Amino acid sequence: MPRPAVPARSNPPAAVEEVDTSFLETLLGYNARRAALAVITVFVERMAPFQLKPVDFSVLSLVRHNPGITSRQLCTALGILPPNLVGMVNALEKRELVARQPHPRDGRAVGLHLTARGEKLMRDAEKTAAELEADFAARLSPSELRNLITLLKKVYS
Amino acid sequence: MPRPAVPARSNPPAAVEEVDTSFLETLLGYNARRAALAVITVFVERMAPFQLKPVDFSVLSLVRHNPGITSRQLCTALGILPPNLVGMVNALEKRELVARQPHPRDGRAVGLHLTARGEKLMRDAEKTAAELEADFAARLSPSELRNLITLLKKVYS
DNA sequence: TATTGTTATACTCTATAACTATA
DNA sequence: TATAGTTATAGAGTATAACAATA
Repeated sequence: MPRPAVPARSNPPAAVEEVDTSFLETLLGYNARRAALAVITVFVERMAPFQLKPVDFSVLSLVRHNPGITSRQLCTALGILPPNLVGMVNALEKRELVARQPHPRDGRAVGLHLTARGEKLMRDAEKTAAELEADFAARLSPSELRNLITLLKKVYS
Repeated sequence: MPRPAVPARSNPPAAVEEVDTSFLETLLGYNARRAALAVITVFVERMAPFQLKPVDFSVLSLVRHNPGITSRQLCTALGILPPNLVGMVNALEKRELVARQPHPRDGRAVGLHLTARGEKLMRDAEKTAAELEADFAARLSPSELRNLITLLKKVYS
């Protein structure tokens, strides 16, 4: 039988002066999400001149370092679902940053390659990404940054 | 003048055997996002019995440790926009986990409190969250986990 | 005049089912 | 029969503008 929705400690209708987040701050997920959000926010700002969102950057970077990569391989590597990648690649193709070429051995698949324009853009964009790392290293100290990345990899692999 | 969308290195239409993600793995944002995703995925599974999504958990946990907290304070602490919090709190109120009470000093504001049912649920849910931490400590070693959380806090604060 | 809570609404992101062409 | 790419579409998450009540 449903009980009435009455506060557990109903007597003092107190006000909260400063919010206590100490319990949440003990949780790895909470801290990882907030850190990811902080970094990605800066990333978005720095990539705006290139008109690249984080996903676009990841896609183009993988294409750059894996010329001929297929959509399926991109989806697996980045955790994107195939239907959601189609529109991204179409947009990047319309901007003449990537080009689709027939796969040498599999007639169903399509290999993705950077165009000269895409190569030029990504050379600058990856340089910008590397500079962002350097800036966070200032917040952290180079060895702490290396340590952090090592630990993060242990978490997700 | 627009150049034709021709691959930069067009000669060998090569296939990619194994995807090289080494550049992305040097980036803090990429690693932080993947780690957050990994932890949150497990979190979602473990919280399913309580029918709590990560946001619901965060909201209820802050209400638990800050009885009388206002919507505005929740939004600021969790980075949620006010219009998007309304529906969550309504749903939690309908489940009789939280109750709204008039704010003692500000007639515009509403203080949020856990009901007895909400208190009981969150006692178990926070215990489950703490166990999840312990499981990840197994992946990492307790001192590495503490170190990781410390470094993550440095990143976002 | 500014702020809290709210509604309405739009835009993005993510997820599922189903089709086609090749294997 | 299974897989790569695609389409259509639905749902969740996130964003802005505007309003009523109160400060």
